[in-house]
Amino acid sequence: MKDTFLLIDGNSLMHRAFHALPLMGYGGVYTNAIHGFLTMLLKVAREEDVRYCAVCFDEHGPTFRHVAYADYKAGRTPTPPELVSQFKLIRELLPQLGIRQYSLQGYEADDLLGTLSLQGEGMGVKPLLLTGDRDALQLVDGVTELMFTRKGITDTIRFTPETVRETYGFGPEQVTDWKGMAGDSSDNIPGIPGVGDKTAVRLLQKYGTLENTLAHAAEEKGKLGEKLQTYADQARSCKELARIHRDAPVELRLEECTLDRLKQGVPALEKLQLRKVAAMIAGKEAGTDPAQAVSAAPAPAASTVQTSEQEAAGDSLSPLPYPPLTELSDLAAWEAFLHALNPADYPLALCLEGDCTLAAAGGQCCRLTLGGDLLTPGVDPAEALRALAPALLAGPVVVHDGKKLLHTLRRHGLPLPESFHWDTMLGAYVLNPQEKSYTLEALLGGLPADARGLMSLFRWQEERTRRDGVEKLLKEVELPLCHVLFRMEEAGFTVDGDALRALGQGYTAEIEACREQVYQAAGVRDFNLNSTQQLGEVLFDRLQLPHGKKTQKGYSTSAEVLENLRDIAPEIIDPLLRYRQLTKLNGTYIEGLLRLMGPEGRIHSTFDQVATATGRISSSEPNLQNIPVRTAQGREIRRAFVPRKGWVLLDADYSQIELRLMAHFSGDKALVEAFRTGQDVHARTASEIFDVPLSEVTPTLRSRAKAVNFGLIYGISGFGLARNTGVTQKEAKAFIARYFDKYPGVKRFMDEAVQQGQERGYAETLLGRRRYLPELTSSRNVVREFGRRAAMNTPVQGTAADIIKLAMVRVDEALRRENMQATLILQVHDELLIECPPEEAERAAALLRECMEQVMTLSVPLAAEVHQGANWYETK
DNA sequence: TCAATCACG
DNA sequence: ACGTACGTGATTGAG
Repeated sequence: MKDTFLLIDGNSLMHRAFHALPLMGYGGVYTNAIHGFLTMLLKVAREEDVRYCAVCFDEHGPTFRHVAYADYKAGRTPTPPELVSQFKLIRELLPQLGIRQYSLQGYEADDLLGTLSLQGEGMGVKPLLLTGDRDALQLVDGVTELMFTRKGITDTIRFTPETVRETYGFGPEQVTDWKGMAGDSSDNIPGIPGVGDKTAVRLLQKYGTLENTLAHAAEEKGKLGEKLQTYADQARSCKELARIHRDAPVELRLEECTLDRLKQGVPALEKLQLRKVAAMIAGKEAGTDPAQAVSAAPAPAASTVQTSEQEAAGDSLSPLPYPPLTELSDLAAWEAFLHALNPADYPLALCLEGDCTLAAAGGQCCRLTLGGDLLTPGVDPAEALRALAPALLAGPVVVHDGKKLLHTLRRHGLPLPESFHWDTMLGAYVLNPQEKSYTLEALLGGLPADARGLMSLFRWQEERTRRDGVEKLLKEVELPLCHVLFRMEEAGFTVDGDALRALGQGYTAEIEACREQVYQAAGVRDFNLNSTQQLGEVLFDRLQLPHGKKTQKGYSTSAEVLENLRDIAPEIIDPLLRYRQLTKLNGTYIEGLLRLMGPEGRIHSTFDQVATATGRISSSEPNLQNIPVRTAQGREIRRAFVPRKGWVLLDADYSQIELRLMAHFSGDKALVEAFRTGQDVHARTASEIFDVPLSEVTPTLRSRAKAVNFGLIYGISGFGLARNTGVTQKEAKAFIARYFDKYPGVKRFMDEAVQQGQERGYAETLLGRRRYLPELTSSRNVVREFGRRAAMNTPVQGTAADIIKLAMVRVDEALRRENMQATLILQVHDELLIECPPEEAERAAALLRECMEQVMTLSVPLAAEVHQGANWYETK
C-alpha cells in the first residue's frame, strides 16, 4: 500500500471556502476562508490517512505559458480584499503548522500540482489532488487521484480515470481537448463558439481528440462543420492554454512534506480564535475519539454541506469590513442619526443584544450604550427604547428573533412593527433546521453579536436562501408566522384553576392509596417509588419477577415491561401502574400548570419556531401540545382549559393529513381514490391487506391496519410494527409486504424518498424545507437505517408542518382583515384552537375551515373538522 | 447534566 | 447478526 501524498490547490480551495462560509473574522481579521481551508485539509488528511502533504499557490506575475496573461485573467473578477488578506495570513500560518507550501514566480498552482504529483509518482507515493478546478482532472491517472470540492467545502467527490469517464463522458487525457472546444467562460477561454459541453463530448466520443475532430470537420454538417473549420486555430490554442505543464522547475522533497508538526501551530490557531480547527488537530493525534470518528465518516453528498458550514461558522468569527462605528451617548444623537438616514440605507439591521446597535445597509453604524440587554426582561432603559421605535417603524428592518423583540416592545408599551424584512434566526432555521444553537452569537461564531454582524449574516443568508430555494418559505411562511405566534403567546389560554385543583385533590388521595398498596405488596417501604433504579431492585432482585429489557443502569421498569407482569403479580403491578399514571397527571399537568398560571388566570406558552428537525413548532413552559387526551382520566384535564369569560372555544383539526400527503406524494391510485371518495382509510386498508370485504372488517383488523398506516408514515420496519401491535415480527412483515403489494405507489414513493435523500443529502418538503441527512452515509447500519426512516418521514411530517403554518398565517390574516375579536390561541401540529365571542363563532368556524382546507391544492382534498365547546374537552 | 419515563401529534 | 418505528417537552432521580 502506497503512502498518500495530499497535494492541494491553495488558491482554488481558499476561494471555495471563502464563498462557502459567511464572512467573519476575529479582532479585525477575516478568517472564514482559512477556517474552511484548514477544516478541509485536516478532514481529508484524517479520512485518507495522509502521510505527506503540500499546498501550492499561484505566484502573481507574467507567465511564459500564457502569452496574454492579462487577458487570460481579465475574465475573472478581482479577488476581494477580504480574501486577499486571508491569503497572506494562511501563507504565514502554514509554516507554523509544519505544512510545506510550494509556489513559483510565473507558475500557477495547478502547474505545481501537475509537476509535484508526477515526481511523487516517481518516488512511489500515491498523489491525491484536492482542488475545485476542473482543469486538474487531466492529471488523474492510474496512480494519481483527485478530490473535487463541490458546493460548499466538505462535500467532495473523488475521481479515478474510470469515474472521470463515467461522470463526464471522456477520460483525463481528453480534458484539454474538451476544453479546447467547449471553452471555459470563467477562465476566459473561448473554445469554439457554438460548441458547448454536450457537443464537445459527442465529438470527442466520435473522434477521440481535438486534432482528429478538426481533421474530420468537413464531415460534420451545417453550422457545426463551418465553426470547426473557422475556429480551428483558436481551438488549438485554447487546448494548449488548458494544458497543465508537469515540468515546472521545482523539486519535490517528500521529507519536508510530512504532517507531524501540526500541534505546534495550535497556539497560532487559538490566537485567531480558530478553536475548532485547533480541536481537530488535537482529535487527530488522539486518533480514536469516537466523536471524531463519526464526523470522519465518508463525506456525504450535499448532506454535510449545510451542517458543516454552519458548524464552521460556529468557530469562525466576526467581520472586519465593519463600517466605522459611531458611539452615541445620548438620545438626541441617536435621533439625529436616524434622521439622517435615507431610503438607500435600508434595510436597517437592529440588534438589541448587549448594547443597542444599528447598522444601515448603506454602511453606517451606530451604537447606543444602554447599560443592559433590552431583550432581558426586567431591563428598562425606557427612554432609549422609545427612541428605537422610529427606527423600527420607518422602514424594513433586519432582526434576530423578532418574536422576542415584539414581546420587549409590548412590555414597554411601544408600537409594534407589522412585519420584519428579515429574521436571521428564522433564516438560519430554513437553511438548516438542526443547528445546535440559533443565538446570533452562535451563528456568528462567538463574535461581537451586534448589528454589523447581523447585517453581514443577513447578506450571506439572502444569497444562501436563494440558492437553496428556501427564500419563499422564509418570507411567506416563517416570517409572517412569527407575528402570529407572538399574538398567540400574548393571548394565552385561560385555565380554570379551581377545576384543576379539585382534580388534583382527587389524584393526590388516590396516589397515596396506590403508594401504600405497592409498599404492602413489596414487603418493603424504605425505597423511593419514583426512582426507577430502586424500584427495579425491588421488583426484580427482591421479588424475583422476570425482568424484560435492561437499561444502561439496571432494569427497565417502563409501562411496557410492567404491562407484561400484570398477570404474574397484579397486587403490586396494578397499583404501581396507576401510581405512575396519576403522578404524571398530577405533577406535570396539575401542579405544573398551576405553577405557570398568571394573575389573570391565563397561561402563556412559548412557541419555538426553530426547535424541530422537520419544521414543526414546539411549545414549552408549559407544553400545551401534550395535554392528555388518550385516556379518559387524563382527558378530564382538558375541562380546565376554557375560553375567556363569555367566549367560546373553536377547535379545528386536519383529518389524516399525513396519510393524505402520503397519497399526494405517492400518487398511489388506491390511496388517492380512498381519500377522493371519502372512505374510512383504515378500514379500507384492513380490507385490502387482510383480504376481507369492507363490511367484515372487525375493530381488531381495523386497528392493525391503522398501525400499519402509522408505521408507513414513520418509515416502516417489521420490528417496529410488531412491537406496536403485539403481533409477531413475522406477521408484521407479512402485513407490510401485503400493503406494498396493494399500494405499489406508496412503495415507490418510499424508495424514491430514500434514493433522493442519498443523492441530494437532504429530504425536502413540498415548500422546499430541507432536512440534511448525513446519517444516510454512515458506516453504521443502525444509523443508516435511521436515516432511511427519517428520509421517508420528513417529507410527510414536514409538509404537514408547512401546511398548517401557512394556514395559521391565512387564518390570522382573515380574522384581522374582518376586524374580528376571534384569536388563534394554540396549535397542536394538525389542530388549531381559536377563542371568540359567541356571535363570531359561526363566521370564525367557517374562516378556519376554509383557510385550512384551501391553503393548498393537492391531488387529494384536505379536510378539516371544526368543533365548538365551552372547554377543550367538549370540542372533541 | 444525563437517563428514564411518559404525555402529545 | 444486529437492533429499529417519526417528531417533541416535563419531571424525576442520580451523579
